[in-house]
Amino acid sequence: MSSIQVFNTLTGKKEEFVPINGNKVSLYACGPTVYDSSHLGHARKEIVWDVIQRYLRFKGYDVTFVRNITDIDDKIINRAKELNIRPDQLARHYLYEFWADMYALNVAPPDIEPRATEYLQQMIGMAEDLVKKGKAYEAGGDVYFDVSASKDYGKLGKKNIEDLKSGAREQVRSQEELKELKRNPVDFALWKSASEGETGWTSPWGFGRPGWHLECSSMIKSVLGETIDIHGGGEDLVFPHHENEKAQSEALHEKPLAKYWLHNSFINVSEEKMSKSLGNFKTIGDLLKEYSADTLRLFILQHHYRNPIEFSPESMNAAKQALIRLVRASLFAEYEENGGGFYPSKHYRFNEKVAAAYKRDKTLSEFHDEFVGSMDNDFNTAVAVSHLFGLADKISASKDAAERKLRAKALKDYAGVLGLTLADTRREVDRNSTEQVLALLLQLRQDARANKDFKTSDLIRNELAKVGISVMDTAEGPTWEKT
RNA sequence: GGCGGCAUAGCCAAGUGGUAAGGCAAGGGUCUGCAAAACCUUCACCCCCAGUUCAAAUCUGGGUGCCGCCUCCA
Repeated sequence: MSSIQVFNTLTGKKEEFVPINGNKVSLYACGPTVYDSSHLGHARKEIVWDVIQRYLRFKGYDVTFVRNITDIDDKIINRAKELNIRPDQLARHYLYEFWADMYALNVAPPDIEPRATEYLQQMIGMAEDLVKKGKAYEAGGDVYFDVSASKDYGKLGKKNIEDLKSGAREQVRSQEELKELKRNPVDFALWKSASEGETGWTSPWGFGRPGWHLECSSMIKSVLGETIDIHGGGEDLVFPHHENEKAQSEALHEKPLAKYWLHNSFINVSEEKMSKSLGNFKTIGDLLKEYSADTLRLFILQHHYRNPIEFSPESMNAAKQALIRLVRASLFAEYEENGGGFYPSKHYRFNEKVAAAYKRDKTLSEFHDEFVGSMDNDFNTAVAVSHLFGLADKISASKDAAERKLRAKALKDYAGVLGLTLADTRREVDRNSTEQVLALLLQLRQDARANKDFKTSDLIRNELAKVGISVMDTAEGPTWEKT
């Protein structure tokens, strides 16, 4: 098996990917905070990690992919307060919506999906252990992590503690109030006190809530262990979220939290980051009304995951047109299985017979090497996709039906590794088009009746009846309904 | 202010030392009643300046422009 090179944020270099424990790979990607609808930027993150886990399985690794749900957080609490509902109701609503979006985008479900609210005891336990170990301290019902107890704090986010200290003092006004409690302005909360009536849990330090970073550390420990292979998320999480997770976990366990740290870049709109605070986002739901899931995925995968994407309707349409070429070529397969579908048992590893058949075809064998070569190179989906187009050309150019069919089947299978279904949606007709087509048929029938051509008019009505549409002549003219 | 990143054809976008992938758009051709599709084909020396090297889009220094992080954020 050829080796994969991954860009590790921690070292700032591409490194050979070697799992800690043989063939097993533990993968943790920070999931959504469910307080609002997801937008294209979130879709990118989920699609990127979906492709990474699919590809690792394709390569034969035994992957455990964990993605958490942050279902308790100040944003959720504040939003719920505005809407006058309970935070858990709000979180559940947006969690369901997130799942629906992911399903629509053909993003495979993670193997394990822990929620923060299920891990309160573990979080409290971890904070207690850190206090016991002298790495954290209690102050006024809060618990803070002592950054000075961390060996290499700032290494992941490439921050200098002294700069952060002065920055923290100047920039964050609320720090003024916390200054009394914190020993050091950079220290961050493991536990925050709350007053009765607010959302919270009882703890050794009184009623309160966990700090944001603690949930991932606790869930990783509980679900995957003290050190995992790959930890990932959006690049904005590098600092402070991942830095702090790393600091607290490593202070407690005295071993690395993750061997490789991978971060995906953002989507910009008009050269500005797409984000909720800027209000320039398109929700996944909105986009799916205009573009298919494959189009969105292809658009995202035509860019390298570490480079920012500039969103524009023009490039979305370019992706839409490009996808049609792949779909047309894949139709030669007459292959009913959904190439991109996900089943928990499916590991994207082609069965031996299929793989052998692909290997015997020289074109496919070369294609395989190119595809794998580009994906091995830090998941370069942009290049992998370019080879899909190359294969599509060879399929269309082939004169041999059996050869064409085999290659088209391969095209679908490899596209499936990227989560592209290549489903032919070109003939999915919406209600508006249906009505217009029926109006046209009824008009032709009226013309025939006006010419006393009852043979034609009856033919139209009888044939429509056969497909379940009954035509009725009323005083206001003809109309129709489904029978 | 500190840190990190980016600048490649009309547009989008790979490529980190050996002479520019791919997609969209556009032009030409084959095919076709017309059209579409399909296939063939044409289309860049890589922001600017200086340097290292036999060789640079790729390395170094400087400049210009843009973006992100440092505060919630995928």
